Amino acid sequence: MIDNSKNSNKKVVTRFAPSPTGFVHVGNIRTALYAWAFAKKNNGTFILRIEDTDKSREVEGSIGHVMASLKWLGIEWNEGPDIGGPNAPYKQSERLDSYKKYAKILVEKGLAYADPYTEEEVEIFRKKADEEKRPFLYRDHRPDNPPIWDGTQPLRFKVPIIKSYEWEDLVRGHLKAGPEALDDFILIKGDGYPTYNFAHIIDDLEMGVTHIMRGDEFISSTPKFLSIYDALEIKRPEFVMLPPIMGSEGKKKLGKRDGAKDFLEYEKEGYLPDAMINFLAFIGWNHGDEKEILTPDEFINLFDIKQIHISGGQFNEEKLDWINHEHLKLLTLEKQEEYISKYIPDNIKSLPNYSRDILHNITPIVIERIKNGKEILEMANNGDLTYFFSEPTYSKDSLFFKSSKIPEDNKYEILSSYITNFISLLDEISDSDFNKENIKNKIWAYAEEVGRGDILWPMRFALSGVDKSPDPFVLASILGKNETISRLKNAIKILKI
RNA sequence: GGCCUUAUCGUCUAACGGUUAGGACAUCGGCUUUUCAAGCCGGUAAUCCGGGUUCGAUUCCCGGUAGGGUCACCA
Repeated sequence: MIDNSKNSNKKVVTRFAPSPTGFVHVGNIRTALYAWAFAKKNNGTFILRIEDTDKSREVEGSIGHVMASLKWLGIEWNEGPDIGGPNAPYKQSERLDSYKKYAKILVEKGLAYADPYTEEEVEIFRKKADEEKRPFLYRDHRPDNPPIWDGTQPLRFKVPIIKSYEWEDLVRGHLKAGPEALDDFILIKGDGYPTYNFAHIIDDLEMGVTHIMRGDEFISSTPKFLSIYDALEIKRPEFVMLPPIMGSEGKKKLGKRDGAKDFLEYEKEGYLPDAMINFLAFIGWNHGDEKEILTPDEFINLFDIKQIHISGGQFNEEKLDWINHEHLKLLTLEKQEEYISKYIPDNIKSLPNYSRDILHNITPIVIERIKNGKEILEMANNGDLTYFFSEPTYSKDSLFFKSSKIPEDNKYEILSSYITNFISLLDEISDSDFNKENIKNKIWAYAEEVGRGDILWPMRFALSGVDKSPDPFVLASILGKNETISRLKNAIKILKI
């Protein structure tokens, strides 16, 4: 029996093995995340392997993209195409000799044969099976005297015994599949590249992978893998079938065709890597506790294969937003400021009064109001940021509280006098004491006297010029004494027009 | 169609035969020195259906239904 020393050492080795066919999406990354977390938790090895055996589907730049996606999350691999490792290379296209070696063993054992049919001929078999509403099985057409394999024809596995297979899955327990699941599948394609079905088995063997973590769409083809393990006398690794992530619209498994997006889009949209890990961790796994916000380290610590779910979970962007907001609140003020700055559009940054100081001051109130980077942009576009950096303009009537009790007759004069009194009150506060608390203390008694809405609303509006904003005390403290008084004076000016 | 597989609030999930079926997101309402946000408090909301087994089923078994996966010279 072929066994790898790492295997018998019981040191955990997992891998993430994407094919470079474009961007990776959340489903792929969740698989990587679990494999990585499991290896990390067990002080094992996490391998990144590129399964580039289908040159027709290959997309330029995919490998870099996969690596960038993982790196963004902080998922580091111990062995991979860029850093090498004891079992290099880590790209299947560079491992052709290995596949050939094992293919030859199978040929010698009489367990592999050259496929004499053309693709078109096989297609006809398939169509016929389809029309007859029965599964297509190549082995129904297994040739009696196949030609000698010269490396130019596809090489097919010759299933030695057609039987039911049973196996243990660490997530789902005991699994079995009938003989229908077994077929003479292709080992090496006509172009000399191996198929996934064959290549991954050889790689996992040579790289000492102990736990194969992959989506449960592979459950149907597991008997094929099992028949190869048997034929080659390879010890079975542990199987860990992961439940699918469903798209948010329907109940379909998330996939590129169904609108799954490029994982790095989430970075652009302002989702934090830790939030992303936190969110992904909980689609398909739960530690049974009610704690919902986890750092990556906490997740790794808590992660347990036994608690991986068997049924799929829907991707829910609202929850992602909530988790992201929670992680945003966990950031230091400096990090928050940096984060916000990234999303502030140029038209705000070019405002005359724009400064890093003001940005620093408004950071808490922005963080409080947004769940992701897109929403910072929305705030900016809605004018909810502009007034911090430039004096607002508005009509004098908008200065009045909606249920104002100020008499209609001479309301402009009355409001002007309120604001004038206001200014003198604020003027009593020194520059250095001009903070939220002191401002509130000064204003409040007077506001009570006058009717709170009648004075608080105009003050807030004079400072912001918009219907919705933080309260006037916060606004005044951020704007500073000079600017606050200047804006209030401006309100008086507007009332006189 | 064959085979495999799944099934708790709208969503993510907890409850390894005994709970008023718990939490979170979302939603709705209230409270915060009358806008907005945040925060706090509270409400609405679920065991797919039918049979068993059992003193007792969300939980175990069978059937149905519905969903998902797979049946490639794709992974």
